[in-house]
Amino acid sequence: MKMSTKARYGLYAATELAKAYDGGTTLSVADMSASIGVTEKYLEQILSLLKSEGIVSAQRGAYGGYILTDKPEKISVGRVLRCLENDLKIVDCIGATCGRKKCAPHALWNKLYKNINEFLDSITLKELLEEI
Amino acid sequence: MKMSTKARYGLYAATELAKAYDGGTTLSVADMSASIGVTEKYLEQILSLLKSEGIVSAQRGAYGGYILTDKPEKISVGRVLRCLENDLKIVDCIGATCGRKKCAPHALWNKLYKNINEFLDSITLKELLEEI
DNA sequence: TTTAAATCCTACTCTTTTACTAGGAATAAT
DNA sequence: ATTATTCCTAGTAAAAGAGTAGGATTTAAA
Repeated sequence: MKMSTKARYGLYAATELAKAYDGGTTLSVADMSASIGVTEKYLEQILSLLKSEGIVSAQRGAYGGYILTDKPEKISVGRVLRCLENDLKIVDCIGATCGRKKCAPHALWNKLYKNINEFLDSITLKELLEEI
Repeated sequence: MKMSTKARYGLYAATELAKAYDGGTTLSVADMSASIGVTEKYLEQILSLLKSEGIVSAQRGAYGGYILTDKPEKISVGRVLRCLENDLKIVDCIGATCGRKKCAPHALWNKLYKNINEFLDSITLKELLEEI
């Protein structure tokens, strides 16, 4: 039950992009990787996931980089993490029916899942920057 | 960010023991493994963790087995899961200081950790049986 | 038009963790 | 004694996580 490095690095990158958003400047992978403490190659892959979810957009070529597609106060932490952490499903049977009938824990997993998502959706990247 | 089978099997076993608690009867590993869908040998290991945490006690030898050390309404789901899931730490730096200064996500992990624990501590084995 | 700086794409590999399997020792009721 | 049980420890196979690696494509600027 650990958050992956992908999710952690990705959220950190998102906060860096949130800082840069007001200036309207893009940040390259090289710009971010050092301060996050992750290789450029790995961070590339992570940002491509954020891009495919529409959280960031990319400008290719020289002087290019990444930028948030929306204001930091419009992007929730939950949205970022779900995209990087397999939808935050803590057990496989979330949202489905497990084979077992009368599975008390099953209802628990669904409630826990909902609880986690609601918490993470209640915090935006802007709020994250302002320290929780 | 997945709950391990150990935690899931263990919680299921705990609910079985909760059902049996009123009768004061012990349940053996063999009694439980079939309905949970796990091998006896694996379940043995899981129950030994619950025992070392004082959640269950064991009676060795013939006609022995396991029994909760306290009433189902006194044992929280959180206590069971923390014992099986490395204290439910979602990132390593929970409760400690990560190297980074000014790590906005760090505060988030701590809050998320607290949120999850409070939720799981608010539910007892008895309530779990009564369906959530 | 060349060059340099960047994203994009895909495949591979190493490491760690998870999820068991296995064998037998110790204990206790009958 | 025998049988049913927990207890203890070591080993192993599979899956997931965490990167590595190489190059193709795109774009701004010199």
